[in-house]
Amino acid sequence: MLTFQNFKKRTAPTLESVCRDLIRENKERISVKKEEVAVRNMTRILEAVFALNREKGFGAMSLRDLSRRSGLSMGALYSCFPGKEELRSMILRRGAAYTREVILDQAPACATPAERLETAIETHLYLSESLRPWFYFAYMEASSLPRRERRRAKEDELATEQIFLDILLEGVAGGSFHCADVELTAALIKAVLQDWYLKRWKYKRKGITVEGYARFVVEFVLSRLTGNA
Amino acid sequence: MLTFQNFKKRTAPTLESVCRDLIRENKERISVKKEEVAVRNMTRILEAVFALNREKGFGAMSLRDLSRRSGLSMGALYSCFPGKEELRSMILRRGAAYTREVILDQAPACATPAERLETAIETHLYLSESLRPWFYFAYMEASSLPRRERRRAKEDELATEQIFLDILLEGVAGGSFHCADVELTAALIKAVLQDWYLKRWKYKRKGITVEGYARFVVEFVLSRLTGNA
DNA sequence: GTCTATATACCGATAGAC
DNA sequence: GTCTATCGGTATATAGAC
Repeated sequence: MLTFQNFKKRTAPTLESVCRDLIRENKERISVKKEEVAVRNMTRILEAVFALNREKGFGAMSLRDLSRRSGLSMGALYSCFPGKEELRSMILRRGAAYTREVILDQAPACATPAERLETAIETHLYLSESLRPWFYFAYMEASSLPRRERRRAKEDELATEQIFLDILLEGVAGGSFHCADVELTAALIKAVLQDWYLKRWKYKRKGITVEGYARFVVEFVLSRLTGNA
Repeated sequence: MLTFQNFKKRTAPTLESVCRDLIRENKERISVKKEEVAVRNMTRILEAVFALNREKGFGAMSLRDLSRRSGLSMGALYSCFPGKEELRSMILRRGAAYTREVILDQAPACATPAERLETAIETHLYLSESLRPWFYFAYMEASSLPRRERRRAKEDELATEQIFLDILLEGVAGGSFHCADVELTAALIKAVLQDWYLKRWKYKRKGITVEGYARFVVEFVLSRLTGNA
């Protein structure tokens, strides 16, 4: 079992570190040239974006709201990103890429399908817990994209689901899993993992920790896959 | 097993019929006095709202967008609802009330817990399938509400979950279900049901019908509850 | 690199003709 | 009941001082 502490120690997914990747990825579209300045400002910007996204949604958020909340002037904002729509695209693109990197970096090939499934579930939950506002933003804003980008967002979602599907298929092929519909099972796992960061208020109210939730999901799914018939 | 056809025949959840309830519920806040006119216009308004909600989100939708899409002028819009925020509130309030009415109206008390659980899952899925854009809207907009209304939206969500929780508790008490954590199991069911209307593009692509999805969810959950250990 | 001031377009909401 | 015209205010984005 992977603990949340060990995950954080190994992967260290802080807002600032992902912001740094975002800055480097979009260097030519950002007029601020000193990386340290850009990272510091972008971190404050994203903190404000995510807070305002929770309160009123990105579409209803104005750049004046963002300026006030982040403490940066309108001019400073525009020196860090080229426009509101582009800011959203940058955030979504980097988030999807980072998720893919982390999830693919985790599963040791030598483990059994059951162990791999457990690790994949834990990793996904711990990552979304570490960057919960980012994940929440990505989920809520993915459908408000221009056609071309929305298409890619859907492919990103299917790619994550595919990771679970592959593990299920291996387990079924090797005889350790029994499952009539692996595709729907993979979709179910994905939906349950997303509920953790979409409805955190609910689990917080119930007093559930992320490790407790992980244990529940792993046990629920594995008992279905390895149980009778 | 409840079929989608039988559900629709018995409950008949059309956009127009729910709009009629919405009009009656908010009669004093709507200046159009002929009910037939108000229902016809409100139906067109909600069709446009839901379409624009999918494309850009309610917050980013302007009333001019809405006017263009619905074919009604700005003045006609304001004769059907008192303002943009109030329109959102009216939609969310009626949707939550209607869902509660339909779900509570369905479970025959004589059935076993397993049958009641099956019926509750099917009813929820069939209702969200019939009014999918409404459910999608309610999910996406519930978090962008003023404090007081958001609080009630959360209670509505918990009330639906409570229906599943009650069935699980009865089953456990009667010995027909085995379940270590009924609260998390109820939350899991809810999350999986929501995924159906939130990610329909995914299931459509896979060729899954609402009845196929219902069968999968019922089988998955029941096998866990009535299986070993 | 960060600020204030401003250009231009559009917002939600309303008044008054028909 | 529905329309067009228009109100005051605010939106995104930019220009130019420092």
